[in-house]
Amino acid sequence: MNRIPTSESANKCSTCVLGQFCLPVGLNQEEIGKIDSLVTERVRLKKGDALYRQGDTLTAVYGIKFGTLKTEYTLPDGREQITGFHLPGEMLGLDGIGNNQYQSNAIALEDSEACIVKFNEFEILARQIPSLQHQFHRILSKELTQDQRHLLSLGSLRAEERLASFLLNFSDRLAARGYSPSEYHLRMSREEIGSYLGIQLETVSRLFSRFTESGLIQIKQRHIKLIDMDGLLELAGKSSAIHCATHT
Amino acid sequence: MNRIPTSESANKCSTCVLGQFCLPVGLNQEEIGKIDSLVTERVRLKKGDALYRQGDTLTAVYGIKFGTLKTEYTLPDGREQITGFHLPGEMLGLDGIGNNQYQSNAIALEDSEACIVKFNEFEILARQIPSLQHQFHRILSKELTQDQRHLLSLGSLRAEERLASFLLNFSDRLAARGYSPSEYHLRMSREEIGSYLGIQLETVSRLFSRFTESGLIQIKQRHIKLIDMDGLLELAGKSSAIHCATHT
DNA sequence: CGAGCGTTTGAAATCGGTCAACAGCAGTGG
DNA sequence: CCACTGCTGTTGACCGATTTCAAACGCTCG
Repeated sequence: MNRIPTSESANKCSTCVLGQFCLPVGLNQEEIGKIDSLVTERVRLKKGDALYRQGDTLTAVYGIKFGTLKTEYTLPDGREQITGFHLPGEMLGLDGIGNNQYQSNAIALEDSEACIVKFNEFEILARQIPSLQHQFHRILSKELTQDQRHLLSLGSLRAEERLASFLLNFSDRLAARGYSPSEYHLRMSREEIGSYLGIQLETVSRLFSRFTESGLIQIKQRHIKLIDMDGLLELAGKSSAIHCATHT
Repeated sequence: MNRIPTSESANKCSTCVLGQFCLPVGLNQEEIGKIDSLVTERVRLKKGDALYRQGDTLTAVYGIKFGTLKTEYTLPDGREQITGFHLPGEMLGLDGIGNNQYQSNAIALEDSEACIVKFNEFEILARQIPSLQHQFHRILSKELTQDQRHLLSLGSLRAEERLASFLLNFSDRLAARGYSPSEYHLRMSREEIGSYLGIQLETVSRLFSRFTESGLIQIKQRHIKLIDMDGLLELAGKSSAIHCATHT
């Protein structure tokens, strides 16, 4: 994990393609320009690196520039719960604002980069730019909604429903970023998927096999192809629309 | 559900005992005075009334003045997931900011009252009062942390661990509000507890019986007495400190 | 090429779910 | 004041989805 000035790679918010997901949503060019001076550094992470860890003092929140991260809680007895998988344009570290300490670990699942948003400077700027303030509120709120949908999944759905909606959720979020909605690479292990969904890795594996037999998907290693979207929707979504992209 | 002007009952933020949990945390007297003019009305709810419903357009967020509310998602097939039980001083409706529509139903579990915070006016004021802005960020962030702890519970704990940490969580939150940490009234049914914890009402009932036999609690109807806190902590918390009051 | 994960698959065990009967208490109305 | 009714909660018996334990397979990377 090392820091690099954003100028080095000449990537500023004002030119970033992720603007439509991230902090700049709803801002005009002039306002985005002001953010450029706020976000002057990025962090480069290698697979497995931590962006932050539970207990670290919060000084910044982050926007994912590229890559995939997971956030997780670890219990003293070794059990762990993954609370989210995070894609470019999403913000991380928000759970640390409450008492100035990150409440979870954020770990890179592949080589990734995150933009550093110094939080006290951000709050100052947000007071000057109403649309920035509002967008931040929206981001926090959507994060809440996302977690609550996840709660619904863990609390009310059966294993196959959870997995189906997980696959569709990724499909939507990747599609929104211009990737194929029907074919993508899972950056996480079966165990991590299981942790996220509150089931065992063996169950995940068995379900993938079952879905394949039913002609719903094709999967080879971590490369997955969604064959029968309607079938998956029926499994996951007949009962709900949990997967539906709440990530803008 | 009817609206009443706050002046009527002469209860303003500046004199409200819940200030230590709610929006005014960290504000000085003068600043709190400004909030008074923002929060000019309250809503009175009878048991069973909805403060808002999924899909309603958001115009305000709420602070609970007294009473207890639940927030829930309902699936088309009838299953429902309760995502939270909310006590005085907590804010509600935050999940609606993301796209201007409440994402859940908020239902009163007993006669309750909530202060109306008109959201667009609030944002204006928050730009003028840095400590108000920051406190709102903290509230949102803590809400996130709370949900993630809940995720951990549903994803990684066994039924008895979930119930034990549920009881301790309430204990802490009530204690913070000046009530007894060891004896309180459950405002929700076994079914609602089960929904919140992702288990069946029969399981909740059986566990209460088991806890009673083990001398951990005494329970009569919905009145519960926590006898052996350490024992409960061992069940719930040996593996974690999930229950620990994140609500300020 | 071999070591070591990550993954798949099978068989047995179990926690919690489902179905069902009943008990307790609250409210209603005769 | 006491049935009657209905809702909430308790308890039992059985069932089944998921976990657990175990073994084998197959990438991937040094």
